[in-house]
Amino acid sequence: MNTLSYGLLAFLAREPGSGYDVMLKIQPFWQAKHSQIYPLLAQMEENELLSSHWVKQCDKPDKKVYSITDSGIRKLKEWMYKPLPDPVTRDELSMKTFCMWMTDRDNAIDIVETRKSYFIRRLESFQSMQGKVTEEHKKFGTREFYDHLLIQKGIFNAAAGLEWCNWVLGILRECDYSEPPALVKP
Amino acid sequence: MNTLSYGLLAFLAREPGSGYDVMLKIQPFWQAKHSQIYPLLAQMEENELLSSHWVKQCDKPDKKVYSITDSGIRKLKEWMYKPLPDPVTRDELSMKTFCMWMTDRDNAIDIVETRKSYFIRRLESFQSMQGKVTEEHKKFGTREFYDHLLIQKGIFNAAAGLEWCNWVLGILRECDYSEPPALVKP
DNA sequence: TTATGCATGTAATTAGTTACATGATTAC
DNA sequence: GTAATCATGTAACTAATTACATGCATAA
Repeated sequence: MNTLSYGLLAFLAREPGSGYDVMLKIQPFWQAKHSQIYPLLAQMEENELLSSHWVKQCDKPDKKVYSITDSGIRKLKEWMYKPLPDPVTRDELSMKTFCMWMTDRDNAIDIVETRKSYFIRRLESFQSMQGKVTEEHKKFGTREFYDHLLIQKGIFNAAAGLEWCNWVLGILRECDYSEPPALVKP
Repeated sequence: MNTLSYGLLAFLAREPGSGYDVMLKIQPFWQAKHSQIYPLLAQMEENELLSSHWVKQCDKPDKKVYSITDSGIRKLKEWMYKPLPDPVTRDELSMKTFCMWMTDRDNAIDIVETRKSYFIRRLESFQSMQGKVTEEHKKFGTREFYDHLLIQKGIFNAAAGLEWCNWVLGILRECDYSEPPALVKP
């Protein structure tokens, strides 16, 4: 059981769904491809944390709907008491920022603009999710209240990222650009 | 050549250093263990992007100091024009936040406090890095200017994370706690 | 004396991505 | 007709973590 498995369980603890369903729901918060998700669901079914049945759909392919079992719920609750690991972020932009002295200004701007549009997309998507949380559920106590917290986490992060991009773009654009310093081999 | 390899090259393009040195420098921005770094450096040396020599030290073990080659610099410059992938963040806290409705309030607070202290540690560490950047280097044009941008990226992110933690803790502590809703199996 | 920091590596395992494979339906 | 969405899976590969392995110096 890795963190992704617990994540999938967490979404299925709210409501049953297919592999495809949970994939779409989890992706804004944890990047994972279907090829990783399907085997994990099958494995959790084998371990009786999940059960499944096929549901026929008209005009769409049939789907295999998973539901969490009592054993799955127990497992999730136990997990909630296990120590929280530090988050892992791998952002090529950090590495490229560190290298910007060796490229031209237009390219530097391009790079940051690319990231900026990513953050705008994210912000919009989180804000639209937030719009679907009713005022009733923004009060403490319900399950959906925690959706609100989680979405807000995404918003805080995307907003900070966007702010940084704008700050950097301001600097890159305002300043007279002097050619990057000639490389002196160390 | 994966992103970590380029990241290592990027640090060695600034100044030569041992595997251990670059590991320490890169870790605040890209989590990687020495067991991943050493083989990548060896591989890049084989591909002549790096060269190395052993340096004797008194009271410390000898170290293998890597320097970037012209070919390595060319490779880095080329990389700067390749498309920027989206960042990848895997944060167990997101999954646990989504599950908070099924645990007790004290545990929920514990979880968020754990993360809060992580962000405080990060903020302090980035701020101390920022303190080492001279005012001269906070102006556009030098290599060290981009250190300043990168550190600021860390600060923006840690600050946003910290803000979120405080916001959540405020809610968890202020509110009368009603037991999490009894689980109705879906 | 026991832990921590410095220093370098390899081996085994797990996690994650890309590619392969199939097939229906719908919108342009 | 051709791209996109829905839907599920496996195979091959790459990336990353954990564990194994060594050894010296210093500080508590």
